[in-house]
Amino acid sequence: MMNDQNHIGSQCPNCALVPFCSKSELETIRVNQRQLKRHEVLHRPNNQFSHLYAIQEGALKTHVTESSGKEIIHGLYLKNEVYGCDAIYNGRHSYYVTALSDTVICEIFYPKFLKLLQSEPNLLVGMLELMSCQLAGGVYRQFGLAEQRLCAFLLDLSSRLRVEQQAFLLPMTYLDIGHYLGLTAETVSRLFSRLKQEGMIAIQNRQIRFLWLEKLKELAGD
Amino acid sequence: MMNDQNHIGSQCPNCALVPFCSKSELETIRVNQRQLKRHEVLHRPNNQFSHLYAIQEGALKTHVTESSGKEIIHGLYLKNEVYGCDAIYNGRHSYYVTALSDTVICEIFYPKFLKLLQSEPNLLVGMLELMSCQLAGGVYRQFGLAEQRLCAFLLDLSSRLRVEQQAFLLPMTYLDIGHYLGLTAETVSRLFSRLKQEGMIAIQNRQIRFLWLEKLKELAGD
DNA sequence: CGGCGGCTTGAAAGGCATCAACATAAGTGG
DNA sequence: CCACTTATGTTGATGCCTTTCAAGCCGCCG
Repeated sequence: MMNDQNHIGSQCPNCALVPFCSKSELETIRVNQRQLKRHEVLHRPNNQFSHLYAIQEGALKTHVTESSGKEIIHGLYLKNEVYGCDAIYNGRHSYYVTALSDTVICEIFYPKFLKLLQSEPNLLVGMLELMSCQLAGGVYRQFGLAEQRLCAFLLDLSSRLRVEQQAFLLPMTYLDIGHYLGLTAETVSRLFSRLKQEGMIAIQNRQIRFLWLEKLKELAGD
Repeated sequence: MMNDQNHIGSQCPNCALVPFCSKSELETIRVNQRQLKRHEVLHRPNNQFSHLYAIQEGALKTHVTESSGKEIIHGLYLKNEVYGCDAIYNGRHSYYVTALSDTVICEIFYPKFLKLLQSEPNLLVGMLELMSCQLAGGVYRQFGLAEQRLCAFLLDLSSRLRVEQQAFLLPMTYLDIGHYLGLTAETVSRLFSRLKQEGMIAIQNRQIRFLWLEKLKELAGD
């Protein structure tokens, strides 16, 4: 339900859509703000697509489950990012969409958003850039050794979360990290232990800090 | 250079953009048709982004080279698909873009295309769907055993190439397939041998035929 | 306090990479 | 058109990395 006090730009100053929100009619179509609890499912495969979701707080994953029962995470959407673009093309969600932690999302009704795209060139450019960015990213996920993938993932995370002081809270469990990188939770744990032991990071209860950024980048393959 | 005889819709009837080409001004901004030889490089990292490319014939890959010297293929763009969307967001290409075989592309000057998007709602919808589709695909690439990834890749290929008679020509070498799936060429070769031996496919000189589609889908994990 | 999800660490097995040698196909220049 | 060269594909032996299975610990929350 609409919350009059929640003016866009004040609550979510870093949202990918905020440059357009405050200067356009986008604000008028933002009908709903929703809370999701950790592990709450926002969509299931074949659910009808109707909204884009700007993530104000928390994070979402898109995932499926293999026949073997193993979960595969296809996409990861962090605070200030927008989820939903992958469901535009066929009007349905292809994946489960689940909150990784307690999450606040801003629902954008797509049909109205699409109309707005046609009348606001700046918003259109922003939308295309947003999708383009999602297309371009994530090379690191499938290649190289496990350590390389994990280091690249950490650097990607810190960049996307606009981390300061080289420290931040991991937004997901080791199991989820594993499912995102194609590893097991055990391997992720072992890798973190190694990185810690070699003095490259400090980590405790998902609170992580980079101690040796150069080496980290080197391991990630630049 | 412009070829007057080459009316869109006659030469490339299945192009993702053809529904808009013939019915819009898109045709007017299609300034150039280009031939690329196998292995020819269309773009390098940091090249300025200026055009989208509709692939009329052949295929493109986007790739980078790790510090170890190993190539990583990030994207694969087949006949009738459109490459370039991943470079919109920062005005630069992030990857090498290379022709996998002799390729014919249709250059679309992006600034003009963007203007057209604003005036033609149908084209806009098409463009968003096109990018959405690219975002949603490719889950199979990073997970499961090598055999599973390869089977899923073959099914994806046959679907995207609109294959008939369950037979088609592989548009790339085993090495490229490996780089796309995170495997070595040797492993790809061994897997093909196994699939052949088990009567699931026939393959010779990259000419491939599905002999047991159900089993193939089963191995791919549905 | 107890229970459960998440993390840690060890031992063993297995899948894929690596290295090597060779076979076949494709491309080049005479 | 053939001889040569290079690129691509095949197959085997070995080793390493990651998975799997197992057991235990920790921290959070009811």
